[in-house]
Order: sequence, then structure tokens, then C-alpha cells
Amino acid sequence: MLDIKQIRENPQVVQELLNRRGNYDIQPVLQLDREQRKLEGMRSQLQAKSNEIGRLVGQKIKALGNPQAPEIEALRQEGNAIKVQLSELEPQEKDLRTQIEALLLSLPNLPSDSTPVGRNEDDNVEVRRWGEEYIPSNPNLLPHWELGESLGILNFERSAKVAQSRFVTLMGVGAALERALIQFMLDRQVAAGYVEVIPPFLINTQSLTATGQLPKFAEESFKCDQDDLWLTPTAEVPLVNLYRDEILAAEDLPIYHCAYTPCFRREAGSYGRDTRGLIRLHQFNKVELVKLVHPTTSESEHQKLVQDAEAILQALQLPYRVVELCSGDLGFSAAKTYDLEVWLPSSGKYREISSCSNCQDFQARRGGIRFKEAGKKGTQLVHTLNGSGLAVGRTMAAILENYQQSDGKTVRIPAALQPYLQREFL
RNA sequence: GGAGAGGUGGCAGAGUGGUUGAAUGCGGCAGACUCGAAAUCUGUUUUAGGGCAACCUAACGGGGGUUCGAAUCCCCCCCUCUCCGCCA
Repeated sequence: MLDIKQIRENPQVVQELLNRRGNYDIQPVLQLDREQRKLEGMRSQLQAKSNEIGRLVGQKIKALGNPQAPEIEALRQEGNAIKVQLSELEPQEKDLRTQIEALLLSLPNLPSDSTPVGRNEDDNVEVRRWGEEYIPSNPNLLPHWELGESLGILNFERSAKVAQSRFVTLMGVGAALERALIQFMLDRQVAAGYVEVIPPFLINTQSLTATGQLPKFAEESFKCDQDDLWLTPTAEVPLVNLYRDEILAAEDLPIYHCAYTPCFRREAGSYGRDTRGLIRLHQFNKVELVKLVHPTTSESEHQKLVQDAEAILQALQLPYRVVELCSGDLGFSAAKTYDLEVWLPSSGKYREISSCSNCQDFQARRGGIRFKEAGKKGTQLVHTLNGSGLAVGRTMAAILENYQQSDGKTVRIPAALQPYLQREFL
């Protein structure tokens, strides 16, 4: 959520930054804000008067000893008159507040100053590449879904029977590989100082609103209608919301968390795309990194977070590149985002395998996540950051394709993973 | 699922209609005493909105209601705890 004060005080700056993202207009919210403040002034004056009368009545009853005295009745009358006026103003103001809140919740974060300006993914900026020497030279590699099915470790047909299309079942050593990847990723990040968490996988509406999935993207999430609970679309949501409505001590920061969770997404509006394989499923596994940090450190923490995600790809010797998203391609809550894209031979290009974002105070404001510095008055909002470290299914796809042997039947297991699987080949 | 108890400030814990934004204790902070510390004493210590400001307003799980006036009374919802049932 954007700061209404910031919008009020620097409307042109905010509008210009929103224009870098797309079509957004702050005038409606500004207008409502003016009306609301006017009403608030009137209302609080009336309430002050009403409080005064209440006090007087109490005093008079004590002094006169007669609750029915005419003097007191007169005050009651006056109090009732004010109540009538208030009963008119209060709903109006409340309605305005609700509208303002709704508008604010639907505005995306402002891109950071350093975010490249652009319209869509074509304007994203490649930052660096790593491991080009690991790109397979053999042009006749099987796509991972064909290889996986022939190896008997991926099964899409039976998954559709159990659930639907866009689900996978991992069998045998495929399941073991997925588990090994999760363990490997977590071990690495725990060693780097992240505290491992296993959060709830069902998430309430308030939590999804805080991190920005709601209200705009309800159609992307699976909902359990009877319970105000949604299947988590990413561990970012539960991890950040662990601290919702808290005032932390400055010494508590930074907080580093990593978590493995399954992730559930409806993938509405992507019907034609990536219909085969592990790239786009309704359910996938992911290890997520989340940081809550002091605002002055969030930029450097963001860089470090990206490196922590990159470390996994490097350890697995998978070729990748780092791309900075342009303003038009930024996610709703992000001020600045780096995507990691792994080389996928079946696509003949780099494909997203991690997205690392600095949300600055956007989620913290929605979720009321603040901290207090000893000796300083007031509270400040933390900055939240998140990144995949990594999407496990896509990592499996990248391994199956990039580590495929020329016989078209076997896959070498990355050296870093071999201790976890106790074998060299699939 | 059934029965009961309860949700108050950083924590503990008073408060059942009228200077209670909230006693008291602990913790925190500042000061005094001390060479320094402990102990002791004194003061201080919630958050948010509005206003140039003085200041005003709101909040005792959430939402409604009664009343001149609600932490206190009434209704609905949520959560926690205990016992029973069920279950991994």
C-alpha cells in the first residue's frame, strides 16, 4: 500500500512513478482524501462537545443528587441532538475511509528510482550471465517431460486422473530427486544464516491482502470457500505475515527466513502456455527466502538475497542469467526485482527460475509490520524482501535437460547433489 | 463435534456505567546516590488519525446496539485455554 500522506504531499511525483508501470490515476483517492479529512474535522469537534456534556452530566448528578433535575435533562437533550448529527456524519466518513482503503489497496508499489523504465518484459535488462560453458552443445536433447516420462520418474497422465491437467506425480528416483533438491537448497540457506520455517500452507484473506495477492489477484489463488482460507501461492505470504501487526525492536532486525512449501496457483489466463512439463503447474514446490530489514539496508540486503539464490544455481552448475525487471513488468508489490533465468534447452532460451524482489515498505504498511528504535519516538515500517531459492520443479527440469547424456536415456546428477542421492546417474 | 472458562498497555494482573488511556507489580528509559555497580529513591514509559499550532479525536479481540456517558450492560462473529468425543 502506498502512503496516503506521500500521495497527498507529492501527488505529481507519485503519479509519474505510477505512469512508469501503466495506467493508474491517483486523482480519485486524492479527492476522497480531501473529503474525508474535512468530515473528520467536523466529526471530532462534535465528539469533543459530546464528551464535554457527558462529563458535565456526571458532575451535576453528583453535585445535585437528583438525576432527573431539569438542568440535567437539558444537557441530555443537547447530547441527543449531537448524537443525531454524529449519526449522520459517522457513516459518511466511514464510507469514505472504506473507499479510500479500497483504492489504496488496488494501487501497486512505486518502482524504485533505479528500476529501468519500460513497458513489458522486452524492456527488461540483462545484468549478467553465469556458466555459459555449461550450456549443452548437443542440439538433439529431449525435453524434460519426454525424458522424465521415459525414465518413469514423471507422470502427467495419471496426475490428470487424480487431479487435473497441470499437475505432476513424481515417482521413484524422481521423487527422491525433488526431495534432495529441497534439502540441498534449505541446507545451503540455513548455513547462510536463514532461519528455517515450516509455515501453514492455508492462508487467510488478511494475510494475502498484506502481501498484495489480494484484492487484485483473487482469480490466481485456490480458495477454500467454507473457511476464509486460501492455498498458499508462495511461502512469501506466510513468512511475511508471521510478523503482521507487530512492533519489532530494531535489534530484532534483520530477520532472515527460508521455507520449503508447496505453492498453488490457478494460472488463470495462461491456458495456451507451457502446457507440457514442469514449467507451469497448479502445484509446485519452492524454497523461498524472505527478509525483514531496516529500511536503510534494504538495497544491499536485496543484492545479497539475489546472490543467495544464485548460489544454488552455481552449486548445481546450471547456466543462468540475471535480469532486472523494467517498471512495466514489475510485480504488484515490488519496487525492484531481479529474475534469475536458467538455461532450458527445450525452450532454447533462459526461463525464470527465481524472482527476487524488494517490496520496501509496501507490504509492511499493508500488514502493519513496524519496528521501534530505542530512544526514538514513534515507529517505522520495516522493508520486506523475498526471493525464490529456487523453484524446485523448474530446477528439476533444468537438471533433466542440461545434465542429459548423449545416449538420451541417462542423466548425470550434479556433483553437489550426489551426496543427497547416493548415486551419480538417474 | 459437545460442555465450560477466558481475551485489558512490552509482560503479569486490577478494574461490572461517570476526570479509567486505564490501579498495582515486573520490565524498559532518564536522573539522584556511588570511584563504578548492585540495592534504594524520584521521574518517565501505548498506538494511530486530524490540525500551522495550542490542541482535538479514536482504540481495553472484531463488528453492531443501549445510554448524556461503555473496558464495564445487550447481540453477533473471531480467537485462546480446559474437559469429553473423534483422529494422524
